[in-house]
Amino acid sequence: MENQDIKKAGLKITLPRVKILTLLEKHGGHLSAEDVYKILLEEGEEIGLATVYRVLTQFESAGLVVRHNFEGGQSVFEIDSGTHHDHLVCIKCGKVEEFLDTTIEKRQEAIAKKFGFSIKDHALVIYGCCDKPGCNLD
Amino acid sequence: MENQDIKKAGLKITLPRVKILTLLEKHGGHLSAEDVYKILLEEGEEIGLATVYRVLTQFESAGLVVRHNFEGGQSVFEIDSGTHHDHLVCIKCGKVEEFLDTTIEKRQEAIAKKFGFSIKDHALVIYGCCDKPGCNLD
DNA sequence: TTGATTGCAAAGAATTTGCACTGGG
DNA sequence: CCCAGTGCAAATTCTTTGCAATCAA
Repeated sequence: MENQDIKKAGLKITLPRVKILTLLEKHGGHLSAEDVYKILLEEGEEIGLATVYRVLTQFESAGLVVRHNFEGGQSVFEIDSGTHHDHLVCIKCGKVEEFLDTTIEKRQEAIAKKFGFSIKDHALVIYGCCDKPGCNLD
Repeated sequence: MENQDIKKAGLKITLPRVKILTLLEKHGGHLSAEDVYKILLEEGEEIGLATVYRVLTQFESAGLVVRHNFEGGQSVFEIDSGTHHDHLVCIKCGKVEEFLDTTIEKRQEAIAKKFGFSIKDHALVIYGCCDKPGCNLD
């Protein structure tokens, strides 16, 4: 299970780390450090917010999770599935959808080449409203 | 000149506001609030950092400037030219290039439509290295 | 055992806000 | 003259860090 991922990252298998990684996998979505902290507290776990931040940062360095800086101040994290994708974020209810568009990816490479940039990373976020029932109730 | 833009925004034409808007137009680039503050201080102006933040936020609301949240914590501002564009950011020297790609724009609309999202805004930032002489010396 | 890890509280960085003073119209 | 605007310092928000106690290997 995920314990091996933690070990492979050169980190000791501790309760907080297992709890956080499990939560991210179970939840699947995009959670802020604060989200993770609150959920774990609600589940009755003993954990410190600083630990959550530290562990998430370690996981990010280890390539276990990816950090996104959407608008709104807080960073959000998700399990690194290994497959790159971009995001649609609903500005009303916070819903996040993922997508991957080959055409866009290729165009980005062409643009970087044109400007003489070697791409290290890129972030495409479309902000809008999902206009779905239940939206805005979050 | 730009004084009319300030007035049109329903704001009084004050020294700090004129100075900030002029600086952004003159500089052309992407400046953080701190940048604006420091440059004005160097130019001998008397201004408070809080005022810079307040004015930039007002200008943003008025549509005079656009705020970007590149990675690195600080927001950067640029004059709103009226024409949307995306950015290439050099992670070594901080250089910022602008581009607009019709193909990408169209694909984004198609994707939003597919997910039932009405687009409010979007941000595409390509992070890389410009690999140019002078890079990394900034 | 022993160095890695944690929790807490304090420190930081970026930005916002309260308030008395100032200045533009 | 009078309220919008300003500067300063204090407050907020998100995140990081120092340190003593604790825990995994």
